[in-house]
Amino acid sequence: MARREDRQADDPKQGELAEGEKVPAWRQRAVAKSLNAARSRAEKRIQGLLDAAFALIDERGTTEFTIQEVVDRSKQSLRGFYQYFDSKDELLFALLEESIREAVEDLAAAVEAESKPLDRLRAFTIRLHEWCESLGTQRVRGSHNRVPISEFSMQLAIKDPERLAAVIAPLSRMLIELLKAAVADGALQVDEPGRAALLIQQTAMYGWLMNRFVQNPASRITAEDTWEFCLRGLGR
Amino acid sequence: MARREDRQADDPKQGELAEGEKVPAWRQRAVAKSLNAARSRAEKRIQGLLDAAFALIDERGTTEFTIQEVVDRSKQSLRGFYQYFDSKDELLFALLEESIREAVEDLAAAVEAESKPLDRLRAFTIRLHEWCESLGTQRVRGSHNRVPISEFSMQLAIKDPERLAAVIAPLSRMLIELLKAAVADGALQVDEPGRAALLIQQTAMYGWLMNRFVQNPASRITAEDTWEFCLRGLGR
DNA sequence: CTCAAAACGAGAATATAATTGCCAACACTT
DNA sequence: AAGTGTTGGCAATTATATTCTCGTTTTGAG
Repeated sequence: MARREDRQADDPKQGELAEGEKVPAWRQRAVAKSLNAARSRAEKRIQGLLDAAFALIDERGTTEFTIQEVVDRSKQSLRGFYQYFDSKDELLFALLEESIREAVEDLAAAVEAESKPLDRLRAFTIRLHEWCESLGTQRVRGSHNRVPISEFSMQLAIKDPERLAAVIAPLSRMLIELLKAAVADGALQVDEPGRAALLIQQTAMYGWLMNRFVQNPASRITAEDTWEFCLRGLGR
Repeated sequence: MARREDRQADDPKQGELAEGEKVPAWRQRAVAKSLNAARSRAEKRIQGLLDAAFALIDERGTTEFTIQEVVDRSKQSLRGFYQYFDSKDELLFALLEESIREAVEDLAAAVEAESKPLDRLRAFTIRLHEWCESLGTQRVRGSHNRVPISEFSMQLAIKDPERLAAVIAPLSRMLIELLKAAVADGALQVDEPGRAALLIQQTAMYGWLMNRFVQNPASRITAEDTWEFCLRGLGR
């Protein structure tokens, strides 16, 4: 069982990543003094575990692998695994963080391609929908199969909403900024950007779940549908 | 593990319930000949199991009870439990069906209270949102805590979407009818009622999940927000 | 270069639940 | 009242996650 309290305390990496690439140089140097080598070694092993897990997820299309399989594939040991991760869920959580990071980059790129605030918001929404939707079918580039990860995030939404909120925060922030910009531009009128952002997120991110229910492809919700629905829904 | 193929074959009750209360009288009589007593006995036990499970869910606020606890509470045996349910998931599925049945009745009542097509649609949407939202907090009447059940349905959406779609079907059908009526009335214009229904369902049913993410109550999505968002979103 | 401490690998040991198997006692039908 | 199917009690099995033990190896200080 992973205790919530342990988390930030004993894992510097987590904090560092959550804040972005920038780590105060002084701290870096200080810690580096005796930990540099040890850390890079540990980092390599952790990466090995993550890669193995991603590989298993990719080929199986599910998160139902065993820890044993992960350590076998990465040529490590159970002992070692539990040295780095408190539990299997912590591993999945790490994979989720990685995926979100990728998503944010991707979304940022899509947004930068546009200049008008409303177009930027539109680009974000559509890309977000596609990102979640990209059902294992036509996986993009070298990126990983995100469906099992999305499913895990779903379970996390149920079991530990605060934590999920924390990982998707960067994404939510980006969305809120885009909204505010669109409002400032006069292209949109919303009173509570926070609430509007929730509605957009919900519509774009959970559409894929609903789409699973329908047999008739004509009734599926496309990224375009999503955007139009949101745009009109937010009121002119 | 519950095989999908087993389902309809060996469980007459399931089929009967899925079709509604009406069972051809002749068949009833024919089967009754030798099964009546046995069935009512079995039904009593099954009900006992369901009640025990509901009770456990109500007091714990989660579906994380063990089968052992269910049988202890209903004064039955593991052996007996597995005579009626192929697995724990089958039990949860039964509870979900019960809840949906309740929901449909409730929604139907709310809808009947209105006469204008658009008002009926509105009543449905808002009631649906409230039904899902009614987070364990202020549980309605004698009804059960639906949050853990909603969570289970979520997992089902991931693991077995067709099956979830099947239980929700009555609800979806009702919504589509209301939509068509509103369109016929000229109060609304949508090309694909199926898709529109999906969007409404999604917005109303998953809002509660999103609301869990937000700390600031002012940003929470209310039933009213949901309705307005949907109404405008569907265009006009 | 050498040693104590820390990290590691292999694999056994635990723990928790779900699911089954087994057998004697019971209940209801005929 | 015998026969057949149902039950209770409970041990056995299975599947995994998680922890523990014990030698081995690696690392970093001196």
